Amino acid sequence: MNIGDVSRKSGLPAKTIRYYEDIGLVTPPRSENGYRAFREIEVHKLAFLGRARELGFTIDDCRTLLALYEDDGRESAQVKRVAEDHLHKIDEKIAQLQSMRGTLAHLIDECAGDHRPDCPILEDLAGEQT
Amino acid sequence: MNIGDVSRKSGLPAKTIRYYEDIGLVTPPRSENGYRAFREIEVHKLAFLGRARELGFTIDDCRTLLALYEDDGRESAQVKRVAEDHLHKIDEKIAQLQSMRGTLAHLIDECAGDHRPDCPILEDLAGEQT
DNA sequence: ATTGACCTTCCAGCGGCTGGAAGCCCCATG
DNA sequence: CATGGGGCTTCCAGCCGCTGGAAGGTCAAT
Repeated sequence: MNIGDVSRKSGLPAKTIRYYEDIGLVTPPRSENGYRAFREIEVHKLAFLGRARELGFTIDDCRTLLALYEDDGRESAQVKRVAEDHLHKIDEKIAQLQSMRGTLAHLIDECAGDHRPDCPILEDLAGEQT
Repeated sequence: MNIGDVSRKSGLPAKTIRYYEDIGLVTPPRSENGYRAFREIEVHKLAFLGRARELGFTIDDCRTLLALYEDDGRESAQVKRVAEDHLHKIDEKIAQLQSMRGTLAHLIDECAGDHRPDCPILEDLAGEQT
């Protein structure tokens, strides 16, 4: 299968697939003409990667998860640990965004949003106490 | 004031301050020895930038906000629009993270996390229907 | 004179792609 | 058989917002 087909099948841009090869996540063999010749296993791996990336795992996590997936001797605890660490990071990001959101929404609320120049948003940014 | 003092005062790393000069956000004059000689106005701008960045505004937004801050003829509606757009993007990010979080937490919950290899997390990533 | 803390510039790298250029390959059509 | 168009290849550069590090100048105190 050529990269275009794999791209359509996996939903990943061809560029991304080449990049994943570059960094050693998949290693499709080549046909005589130099084209990448994807087998089922690579297509499967790419789908795995796509899904893991959708869940926000880093490329490094993906590498670990793929390795665990292919390791018959794995313990589910290892996988769970990776996932829990990631969940924790997601929670931190959400908390940070919600804190921003809170401040921002409050400032927006206070701003008249009309033709006059007075603006609590700018005042806050400038460090003026209201 | 030298960059070190400004860094301590604003909380921004010296590297970041130099970078902000590079991209034209602040333009401190130079003393005879070539050192950046920050005046109150630049320190103030840097504090403004630090606060805006804390709220998650992009550098480009910061540029706009700074320009509005310095424009006496601004209308608060302009500022409000920038802030609302940003709020909207934050909300999108939060939603995306929460969706990830939901899936992930569910998978983690289902995973035994013991010495056995069976793992619903990997199964989900591999696209196996459970 | 020498230390050591500052300051300078410049270049490279982070993550995870993405765009674009230049050049093959392959198939269908005239 | 030439041509066109769609694929494929590689390589290099750029996105964002810094951050690290090297190599060197400056300044105040010892």
